[in-house]
Amino acid sequence: MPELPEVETVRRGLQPFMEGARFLAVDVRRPDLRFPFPPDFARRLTGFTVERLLRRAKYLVADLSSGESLIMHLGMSGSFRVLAAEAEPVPGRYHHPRSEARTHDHVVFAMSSGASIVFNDPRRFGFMQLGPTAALPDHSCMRNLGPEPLDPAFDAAMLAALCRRRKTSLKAALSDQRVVAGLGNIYVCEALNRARLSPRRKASTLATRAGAPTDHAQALVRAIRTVLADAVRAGGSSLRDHRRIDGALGDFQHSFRVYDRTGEPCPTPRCPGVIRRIVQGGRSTYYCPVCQR
DNA sequence: CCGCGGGCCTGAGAGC
DNA sequence: TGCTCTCAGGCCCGCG
Repeated sequence: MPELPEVETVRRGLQPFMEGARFLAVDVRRPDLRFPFPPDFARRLTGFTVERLLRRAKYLVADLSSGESLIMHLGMSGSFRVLAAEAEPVPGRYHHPRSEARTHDHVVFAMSSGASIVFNDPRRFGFMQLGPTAALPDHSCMRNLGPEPLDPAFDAAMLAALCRRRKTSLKAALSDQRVVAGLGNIYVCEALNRARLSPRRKASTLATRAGAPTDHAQALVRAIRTVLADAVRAGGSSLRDHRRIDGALGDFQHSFRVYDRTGEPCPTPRCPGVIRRIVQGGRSTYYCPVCQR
């Protein structure tokens, strides 16, 4: 659901309505999301400008003119939509018109850009936090995150070093945000298929005894990069909840090679395999037992 | 320190 | 048709 490509799609959608705009009003309609809202949440946003809207892992981060940053997480089912963008914003006019309210609309930002930005989250696994921008890397949300997979610094040597001493499977290692930031169940399965590596393979086999990256690490880095970049280009994957800001669906679900394709032929050229589903760490894993080794 | 599994939460879909 | 059950998965936490 919202993994790196979906969050990046949301970021790009929100950016024109948030960057350079001030919070005119903040309405928390339901404060009991995954974590309680910070004290004085609305007061600490209202009147301040969003200087930049960034993404780190699966988090959206809005750097504010107050010196604080707003950290937003979509959880499993969170989405944003923009209402009533008008050329000439009038303070106080953007409070989430009743006629447009939907179930599970939990937070509304009225921005000076004229946009009302609505956060909707049926399952309430999402959350919002505030913290000093300067101390963001030390924030509990950010502290333990591994490298950004689309950052050029993320390479085979780095991945091998992070996996070297892990006794767990590749599936579990790649799902761990301390190893790579932003992958979830879908893109882990997809990257492993593209790299032709079994999800059950030991993560430590990405490094030699001495710690150097193996060819498998190289293949996996390439596969992760490719699948994420392709998915961002497609506007993410829409299974159930993910939507672009304008409500349009993402397209990448049509490019899944293994995810939720149990029993279908493996799409790898000339591979006679059939996609199989197994459970690892209580989660479904989809892979081809023939070409993924 | 590490890995595993349970819990949080709601809606969709299956099966009776 | 309507009920109940299972499953979906990001992330935290407690246990061994």
